[in-house]
Amino acid sequence: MKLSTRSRYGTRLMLDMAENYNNGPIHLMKIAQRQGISVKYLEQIIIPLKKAEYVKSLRGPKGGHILAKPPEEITVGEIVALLEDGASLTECSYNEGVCERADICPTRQLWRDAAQAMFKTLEAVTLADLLEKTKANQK
Amino acid sequence: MKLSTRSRYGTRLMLDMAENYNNGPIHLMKIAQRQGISVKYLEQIIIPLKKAEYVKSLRGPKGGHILAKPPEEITVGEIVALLEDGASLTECSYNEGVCERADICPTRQLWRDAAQAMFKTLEAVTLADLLEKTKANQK
DNA sequence: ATTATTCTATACTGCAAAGTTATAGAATAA
DNA sequence: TTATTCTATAACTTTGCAGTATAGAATAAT
Repeated sequence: MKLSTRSRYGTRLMLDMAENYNNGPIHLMKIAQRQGISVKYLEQIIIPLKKAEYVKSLRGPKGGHILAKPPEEITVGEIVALLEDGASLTECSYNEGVCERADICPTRQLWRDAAQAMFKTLEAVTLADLLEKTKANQK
Repeated sequence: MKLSTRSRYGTRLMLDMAENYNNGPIHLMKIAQRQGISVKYLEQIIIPLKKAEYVKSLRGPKGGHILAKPPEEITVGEIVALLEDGASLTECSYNEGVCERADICPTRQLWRDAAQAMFKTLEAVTLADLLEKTKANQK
């Protein structure tokens, strides 16, 4: 039930891009160095973020990646749901076909409620909020 | 970030014992049959539940397992926290030694808040609550 | 006492997913 | 034309989940 490195690194990746939102496209190499994560791994993680149109990219020299929307409009909940493959704690949450007992299962609704409480918390925080917090922490 | 079968099966195991709380010790074989889970696996899962004194056991013929407290006094949150190895979403939540950035990390607190929201939901539900719900669902 | 039954302890195994790296190719600014 | 950066696909390694096996200890029933 722990978060994977995908969503944790992905959040840091997005946060790094948020920090550089006004500096044009940033290359992954730079982000990798700053965050201490391998470029190759970040290249994997950024794919779904591009597909979901949170990130735009440009190839070639002076290329790089940049947020497709301002940091105020992207929440951590969206990032985590994307990289963790859904905002649920069980397969049965939004697909009752995977379990015969789904319709009478007393815990199914509970797992759903718990996941919702968790994601409600994450969706209340934007990248801009995290940036502010970073500055506050560094003082 | 999905729940493991350990906590899901563990919850069903506890729920089965809750249902039989007034029938004396139940052997795992019976529970395994009812729940469609292998005895061997349940034997593994029940160990931490015994250590944490949620379950008492008796060996020999007519032996079996029984809840150590009434179903009203055991919450799903306790079971899940026990079987998922803590009520957190990251290793750093309650052990900052695992990450250099722990003290300035802007996401660390957020992962903690999210986990807390989730477990607050799970801790609000007891085995007795789930039993009631089961009856309601079967009507 | 002996036996059948049930739990207990420990160790092992298979497999899928997580995490990571490698290679080759396509786009583009200089 | 070249250097640079992203893109696509595949391969690899490690870890941990899920499940099984074996041997042993306790105890109720006979």
